[in-house]
Amino acid sequence: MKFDVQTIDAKWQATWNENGTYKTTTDQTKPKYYVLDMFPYPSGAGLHVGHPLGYIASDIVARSKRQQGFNVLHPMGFDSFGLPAEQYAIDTGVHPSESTAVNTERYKEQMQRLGLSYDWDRAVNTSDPKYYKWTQWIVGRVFEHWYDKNVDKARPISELVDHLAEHGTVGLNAAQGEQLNLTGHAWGELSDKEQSDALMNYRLAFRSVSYVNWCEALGTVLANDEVKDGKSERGNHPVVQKPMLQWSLRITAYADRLLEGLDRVDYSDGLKAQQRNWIGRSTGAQAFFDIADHDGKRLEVFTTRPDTIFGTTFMVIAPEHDHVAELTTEDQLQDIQDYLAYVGSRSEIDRQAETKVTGAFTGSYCINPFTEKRVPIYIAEYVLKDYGTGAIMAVPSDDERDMRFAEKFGIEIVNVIDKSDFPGASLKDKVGKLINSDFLNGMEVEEAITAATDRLGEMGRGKEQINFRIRDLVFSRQRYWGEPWPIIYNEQDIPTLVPAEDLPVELPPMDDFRAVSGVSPLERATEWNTLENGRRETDTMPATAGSNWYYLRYMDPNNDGEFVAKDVVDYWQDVDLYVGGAEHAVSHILYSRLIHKFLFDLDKVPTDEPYKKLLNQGMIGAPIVNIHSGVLLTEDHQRHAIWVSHTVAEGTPLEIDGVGKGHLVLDESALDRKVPLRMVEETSVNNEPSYRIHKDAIDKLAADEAQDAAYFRTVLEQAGAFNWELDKEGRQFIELSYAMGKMSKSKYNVINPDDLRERYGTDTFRMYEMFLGPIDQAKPWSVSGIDGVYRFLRRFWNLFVNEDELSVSDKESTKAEMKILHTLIKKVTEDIDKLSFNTCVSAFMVATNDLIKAKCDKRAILEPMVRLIAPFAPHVAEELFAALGGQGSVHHAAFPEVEEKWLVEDSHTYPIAFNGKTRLTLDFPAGASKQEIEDSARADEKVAAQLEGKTVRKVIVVPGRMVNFVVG
RNA sequence: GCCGGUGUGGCGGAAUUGGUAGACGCGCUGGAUUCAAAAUCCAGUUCUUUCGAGAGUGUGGGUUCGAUUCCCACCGCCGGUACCA
Repeated sequence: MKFDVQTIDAKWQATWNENGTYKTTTDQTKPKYYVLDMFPYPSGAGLHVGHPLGYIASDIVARSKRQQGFNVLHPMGFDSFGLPAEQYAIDTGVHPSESTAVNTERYKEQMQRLGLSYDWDRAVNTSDPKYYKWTQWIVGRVFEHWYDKNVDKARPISELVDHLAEHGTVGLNAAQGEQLNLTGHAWGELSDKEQSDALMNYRLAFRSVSYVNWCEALGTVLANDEVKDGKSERGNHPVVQKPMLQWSLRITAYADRLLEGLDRVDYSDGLKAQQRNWIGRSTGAQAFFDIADHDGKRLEVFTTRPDTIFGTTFMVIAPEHDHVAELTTEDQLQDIQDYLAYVGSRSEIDRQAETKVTGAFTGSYCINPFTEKRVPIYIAEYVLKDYGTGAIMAVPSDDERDMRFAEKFGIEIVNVIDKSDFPGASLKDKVGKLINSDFLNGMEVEEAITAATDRLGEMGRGKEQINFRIRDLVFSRQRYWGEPWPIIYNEQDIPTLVPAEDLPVELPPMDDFRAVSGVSPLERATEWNTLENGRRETDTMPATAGSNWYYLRYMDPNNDGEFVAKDVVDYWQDVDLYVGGAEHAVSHILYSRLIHKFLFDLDKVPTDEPYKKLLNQGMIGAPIVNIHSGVLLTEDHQRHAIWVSHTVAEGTPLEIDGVGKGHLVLDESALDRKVPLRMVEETSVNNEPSYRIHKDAIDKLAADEAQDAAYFRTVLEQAGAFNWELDKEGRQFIELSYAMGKMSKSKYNVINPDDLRERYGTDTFRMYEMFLGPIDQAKPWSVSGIDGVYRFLRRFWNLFVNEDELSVSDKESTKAEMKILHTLIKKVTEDIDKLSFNTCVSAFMVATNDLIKAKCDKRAILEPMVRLIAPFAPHVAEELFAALGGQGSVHHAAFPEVEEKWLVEDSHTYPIAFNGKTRLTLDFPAGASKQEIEDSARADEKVAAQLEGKTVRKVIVVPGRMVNFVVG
């Protein structure tokens, strides 16, 4: 038997496929373990080496759990709705379903080659009508429910209708858009359309006018996380706020539960913090300020500092606030109009970059409820329409922006907090004693907040209030490649849900996918959207719709009657380990937690959190490599463009064949060009990494048909000659400069796993990726080191195989050998549990080295090692397992268990320290007492030498650890 | 600014509840094998050194018999986020 990795890989991958080795059973008597990878969007670029990092890690966990007797659910699928496929369709005319199918096949093949133990029969595809039927069904359930805050769960709309008919809005405590006040009688008087509109105020999936991130260039609405710095993440086009009639999900109803649930899941602190920030809960007070001369009209504000009301000397409302027109007096009309024009002219990016305060006076006044003084009302863009009530009480003494605003507009500043006891405190720290505040004077801030809130309540001018930063989730896209909303509008424009038996509402076949000025392409599919009794909704859902709940579908992927059968979900419960990239940390995780909680309310799932434990793998960066160009100024003053190593300094004399003799000039005509990374060789020069392109790589370029090769050919045509240098072997090269960065097609540094896998075998590739370092940390990709892992695997192999023949003895193993084995079992078992895979690989290397030294060839040692390494190196392990005569697949063979008795030591090596500094080591018997250890240590001559002439003040002996002499 | 993470040889990284800092691998140096090379194997490899030893885990302090580990202050890097009232 030969260590021929390609043959071994192919043989076992085929066998596993035939035998259905990784089929998840429906046997519900075994304990379950669900380990899930975030499914990828199948892009045209294929997998790069960053993807498998998480896939391999989760695969190791899945395989070890399987061997430990768990029924393991380890599925994979594709998040196949999304913008890139649609954009590609617009660019090329290829239907998204076609390009998606091609990319999906490619991904699947690449994953299978990595020996990942997915049960492909369970694969899901979000753009498959059989799948999105259930996405539509779930969203339909959301539409048919409202949130009752009294019982803190979602309830059917029918129950709300009953309540409204009987009691109106009395006794109703619902998550809602605005506070409605209706009697039961009044409700009965409403027309069908009016009732429908009123229900929209309560539905968990509702249609309303909302300000959305509108991107004119893309012709679409973007999610917050698709917008970066006021520009679209894709394409970098300007994004503006635009009011549109849109479907939304009322995620705000679940804000508190989404926050609370974080305490019960095992996510990283960083991720929990991000989710908490995103939800942004803050406690404060609602306060009403009477508007002067407006006869009972009031302005509502939210403040976290009700204690500072005595310092409120003006009010600010958002330029988009509903009351702006009403509050603007004739005198101020011009000012306000000018300011509104100014605001309208500014893009989101301008507003964010703005540091100076701007605003305009409306001419109206509020009455400060505590001081009863008139305070002016301004509009200013620093007040956001969408946060709180879109209006603030400004306290210039205790808020930095308010202070700048007051200074600019000459508004009175009244100090209300004495911070002299807190010299280091900044304005926003909630510390100090109240002054100039009547009944609050002398109180500490904390106390004053409560007192002021209570007083507002007594006056009927406010109460304690909790506010959230999170906004309802806009769930409409005017795009083709997404799930159509299963909604039909009747003649009265009342939206009704498409009945479950008519789902899925399939996308109509189309060949033009452009969204024209914000109108969905589906508007043009008139045959599809026009029905006898109305018209179809033409908005589709965002990509997150399908990925919100896919982990549930894997449990029961082919069920045509339910999204998942109840007994099945009761068995699988939830995801035990979820692995994926940190870029999905906020939105995807938050939205799927929302849907899960909703389904929990409906008693469709048995748990209220979908993911027990979450692991975010770190990003793998790669060098972005540049070739430098320069000018060869020849002796006859001719200029020749050349490619030159970045290490060659200006003025260096050069001679290039066929060009001439001269020296190097680096001027503005010199341009750096990116070199596709796969044409580059990495070496090390003076302990520095060095990237070189060799002449043979360039010679081969002409025959290379890859896309990046074509790019590079064009680049090289722009300059003629190469100033080659010679390496030790006499090969010609040019030294390239580099910088580390994210892998991206446009930087030509995407590293495809296929080449490495083919060269070193799948198992080496898998173990090398794990060996790179802690899974959750970002790290640069480097191939240096993969040879070491390959060598290790072969050394491991050679423990079993001698001269291509299996050579294992049945002799009894020694105590030392058993200790090596069980030390390894213990380490690997614990470290898989801690998701510390790099240290597992090290442990295998250490054990292998030790066994080679011990010349161990004993079956009793080696056979368990095969079962232990199987999750990491599944192919090699399977080959060895079969050769050893194992029954069935190693991947169903028991995972070795540690026997502690082999780890007991007869003696222990103690570090002997003097004043905490270790100077030597000594061996003492394992059972030795403190006194025995101290005595024998003192008796040692080296110790005596260290102690000579010094007074021993204290001796610390920790049995099994160390000895420390404290000397004076 | 705020929140979170992180900082250890030439490099990736290891180090249990505070107890031998640098495991393992890469790279490098020397050697064996070879006609030679590749491959493989063996030895060495934190720095300084007067070869006795001394210093050392971003910086400065603290707690401790003892700190990479705990506490305080600061610095650098990475990620997230921001007129959030």
